[in-house]
Amino acid sequence: MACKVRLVSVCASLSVDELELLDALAHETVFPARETLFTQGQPAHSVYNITAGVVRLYKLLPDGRRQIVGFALPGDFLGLAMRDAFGFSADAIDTVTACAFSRSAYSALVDEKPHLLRRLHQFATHELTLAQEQMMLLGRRTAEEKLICFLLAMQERWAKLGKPSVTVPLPMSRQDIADFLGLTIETVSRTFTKLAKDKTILIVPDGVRLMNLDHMAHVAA
Amino acid sequence: MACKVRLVSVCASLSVDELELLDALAHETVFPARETLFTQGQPAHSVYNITAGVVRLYKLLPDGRRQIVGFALPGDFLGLAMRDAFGFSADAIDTVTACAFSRSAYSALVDEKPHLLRRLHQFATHELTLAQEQMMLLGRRTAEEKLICFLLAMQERWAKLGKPSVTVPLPMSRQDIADFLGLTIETVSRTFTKLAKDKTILIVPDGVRLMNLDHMAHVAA
DNA sequence: GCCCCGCATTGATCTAGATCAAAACCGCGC
DNA sequence: GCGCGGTTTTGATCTAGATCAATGCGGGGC
Repeated sequence: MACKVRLVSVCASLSVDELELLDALAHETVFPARETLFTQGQPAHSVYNITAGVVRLYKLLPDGRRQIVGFALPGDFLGLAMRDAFGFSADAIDTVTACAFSRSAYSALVDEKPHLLRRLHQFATHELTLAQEQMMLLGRRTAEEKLICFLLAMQERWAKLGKPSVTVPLPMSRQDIADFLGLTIETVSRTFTKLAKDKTILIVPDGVRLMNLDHMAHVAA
Repeated sequence: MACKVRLVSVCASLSVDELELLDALAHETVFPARETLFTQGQPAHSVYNITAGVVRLYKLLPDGRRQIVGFALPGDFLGLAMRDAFGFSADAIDTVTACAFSRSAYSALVDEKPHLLRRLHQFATHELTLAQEQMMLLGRRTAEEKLICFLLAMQERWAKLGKPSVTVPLPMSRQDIADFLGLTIETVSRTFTKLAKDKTILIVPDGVRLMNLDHMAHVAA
């Protein structure tokens, strides 16, 4: 299996023979842009490890209001909760490839390999920490702070994946960013233009270049 | 150990002899109202299992803005992340008793008992699911919806602890509720009065009686 | 009982961000 | 190149909830 994210992902805790077991369970799947990986409430037959592309994870209210609870990047694992149904929907923003595992086989393997469970638990608590950060952001920060924190967080995530750069790729739409930050698309757009006028950022195709990291880090506090 | 929450808490997965091991590690601590259990960033020497009382868990911004990331009730476990430092601060709202465990001893026990880790992981993913619900609430719901969701969630949590009732105890202040819901104290107060005028709720000392569950459930959707 | 003092409520006003409504942009197929 | 559909930006206006400012209230100490 030519898994590019092995070192940063759940699999990093496994030995060679354990990886072979995992290989037997995995089957790589490609999702074209805009395709749904799974829907909230749907029985979770599979769990996924993203290997390329970006996925949006979101919840919907009956009237259509949407909250994006996260963006999954390569190395991220979907299905941590190990419950019978997915707690959110997921769809591909660009072309996504993922390792899919049948949940029953996967959870049997987890039962036998405590250090795989340990790794999973580390992932879960890391996610929980991020979720609490996001609560602070959603509940108490201004629009400008929200956007700055988002850009810095995306930069850091790409950096951890071996793409450290002051130019941050943003494959998701403005609407996606709005739904992640609890804002409207218009406010996101205006805030981008304001930051660009400030020379804090430079807007480039499908992304942004961070021009004043000091100021941004200061605002993010 | 006279632990009243054993059946609902992490310990529920343990056998009698394992509980004895745990007993040896635990020491029960009482925190009077308003006292701090621990502070964000502080090295996490201990982990805690709440056995009585209510704890507020919060993050602060340098300028004093506060976001409450959760209220811990009896049975709740603080220190899931198992990282070196706490990610949030915690203080007692009323008189709180907790089982404290030294983190090193506790994590050694966890290493030896996979089903304890399993239980911990279940708790963590449950917390994560709640955190994602809270993101939806903070990012996309109106003040009235926020308050109704909060009251229903509190009712359900007390019910799971064996106190099912249409009268929901609210030991925390209005300011605490505001900082949990991403509102100001004035908005919380006004929303309470509006719901009371509606006859959706009845405000009682240190709590609220839910008078129209159907309507509330419908709003929470 | 009465006086505090900290919290909660109520009222008046303000504003960040939402909403409504055009333009401008940007591939992409023909 | 041109037209077209979707996205983004910009502009004008509105409003939910914030802020500012009293006033009310309830429980503990004396």
